[in-house]
Amino acid sequence: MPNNPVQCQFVAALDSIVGKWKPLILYHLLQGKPLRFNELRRLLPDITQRMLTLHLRELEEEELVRRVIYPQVPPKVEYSITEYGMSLSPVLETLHRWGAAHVERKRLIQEQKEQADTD
Amino acid sequence: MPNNPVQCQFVAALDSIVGKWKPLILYHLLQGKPLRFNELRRLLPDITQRMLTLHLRELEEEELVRRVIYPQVPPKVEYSITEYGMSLSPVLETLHRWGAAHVERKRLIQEQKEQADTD
DNA sequence: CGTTGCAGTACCTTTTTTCATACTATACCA
DNA sequence: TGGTATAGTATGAAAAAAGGTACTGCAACG
Repeated sequence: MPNNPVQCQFVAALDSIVGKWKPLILYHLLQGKPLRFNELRRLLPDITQRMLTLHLRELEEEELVRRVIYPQVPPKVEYSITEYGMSLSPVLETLHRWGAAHVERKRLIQEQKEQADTD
Repeated sequence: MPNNPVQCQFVAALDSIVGKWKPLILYHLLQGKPLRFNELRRLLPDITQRMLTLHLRELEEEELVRRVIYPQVPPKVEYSITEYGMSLSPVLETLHRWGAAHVERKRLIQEQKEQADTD
């Protein structure tokens, strides 16, 4: 951890969120309903099992996500957001909203460029 | 860019913010004052010249940061936040705030652990 | 009796990101 | 005349993140 306090705070926040898939995992779990491993996998069609496992373990370690194993066969494991994890909700939401606007802006610029090309 | 719209929005947002140093660069520029290359370097003591250059170029490409060259010798180049860059302010702020709370929480947990150890 | 679903692990490769060091040209200062 | 400051670039190495494939054991389904 860096000792620069400002940097420190960004790093702490980003460490929890970043990883190619973490925001998405959290987003889905923040919908409230606990999800099984393969349910998450279906929601994130392009993730590999390995990556999903790794990210979930990291989120669990930070107590953002809870993992409950039902001792039955075939296995059942449920993941859900913790109370602490919910505190990330505003961050994710702000990020999500800005992302949407950013995408829209890029689309508009692209459109303008194409318009100029046909002239 | 992924075609999953939800993922798309996170990726778009995170791409702009992430990179070990980008949030910090944006944070400093969001203070309002234009900063010269070496001023930024002093504010981010551990960054290498190369990384600072690369990140600034990326931010410039996304029109989040403006780069103005004064044709004089020795060179003078000033970086400042663009109007569009300012739209990132709420994102950075939310992130920063959560980061601070996260750091504090970790500190508390660490303290409790140490307390338990001395018992 | 073969297939599918469950929740992973093991092992190895590739890609991406970051780091370290050396180098440029010019002007100002002592 | 040597050192410092300016804003970088070039090159190669290292570290971190992500991906790919194969494999497990058991049960239910057809």
